[in-house]
Amino acid sequence: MKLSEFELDVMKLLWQQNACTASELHKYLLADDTRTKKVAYNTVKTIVDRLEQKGAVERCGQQRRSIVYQAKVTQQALSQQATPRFMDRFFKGSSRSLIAHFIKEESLDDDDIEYLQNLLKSKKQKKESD
Amino acid sequence: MKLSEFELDVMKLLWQQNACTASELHKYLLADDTRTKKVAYNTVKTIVDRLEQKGAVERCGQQRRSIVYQAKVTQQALSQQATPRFMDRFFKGSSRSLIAHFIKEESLDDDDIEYLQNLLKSKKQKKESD
DNA sequence: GGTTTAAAACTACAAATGTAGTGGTAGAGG
DNA sequence: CCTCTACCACTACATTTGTAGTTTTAAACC
Repeated sequence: MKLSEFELDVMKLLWQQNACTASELHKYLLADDTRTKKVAYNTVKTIVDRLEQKGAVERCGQQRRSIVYQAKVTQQALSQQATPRFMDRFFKGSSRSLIAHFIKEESLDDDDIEYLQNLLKSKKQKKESD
Repeated sequence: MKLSEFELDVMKLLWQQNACTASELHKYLLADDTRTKKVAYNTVKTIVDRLEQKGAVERCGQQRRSIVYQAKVTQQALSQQATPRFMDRFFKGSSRSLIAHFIKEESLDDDDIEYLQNLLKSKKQKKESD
């Protein structure tokens, strides 16, 4: 399943909120400061309709006159698909340089660093036990 | 600058090869096994033309009748732009869970793991010296 | 120098995407 | 019950993207 940018934005909201009506999604999008362009309700509804057609969301009830939608595909399922292409584009298929990039560029606090170090450690140990 | 999927594929080649003619790019794309669909020369040339219009590539010479192109924007510059949106989509803005995801999912050999551990260590030390 | 040829330049077009208007209708409120 | 409103269903349209054909031109070869 291939989703567009905007479609993914709406999916993100559905993953976070679990279930929403189109108007709720519209409100969330308007409330999002990082989003410069403000869209009309109809625009959001169109995206939701397309997501429904693609089978990415499904109806799960009514609230008065509004249809309640929920995600039908998981975030996992989609990120799995998106990841290799992304990596391929920017990091020539090298997991190492991808991870290195984020470690270098992103801000991590001590807690994050410790968590990730443990993760690496256990990955190494797991290999040894194979 | 916003580039499409296919445009990014061509950029990737230019970053790897440094400078190419359109025919060379075409050959590389045909040779790529991971690419199911085979495209015509004209298709590639159109993409290169669009990249030129967008200012992502520039002409840097001639080889007989062929124009030699090179990337005008760096991989860094583009991944910088692409990363936050990507992270936002799939990892709710959390660098930690993004990096964790890749550490868990991607295959890393001992050398990779050690390299990344050192990277984290030096990141921690850098913070302490601030 | 005329002919072939490969690449450039230009043009075309369907599908996907972002964006929103129109018209109908069910439920809320008087 | 009638009206109003919010929402749905449907339609519309410009832009971007993937894909490639047509026409022009310059170099290569005989």
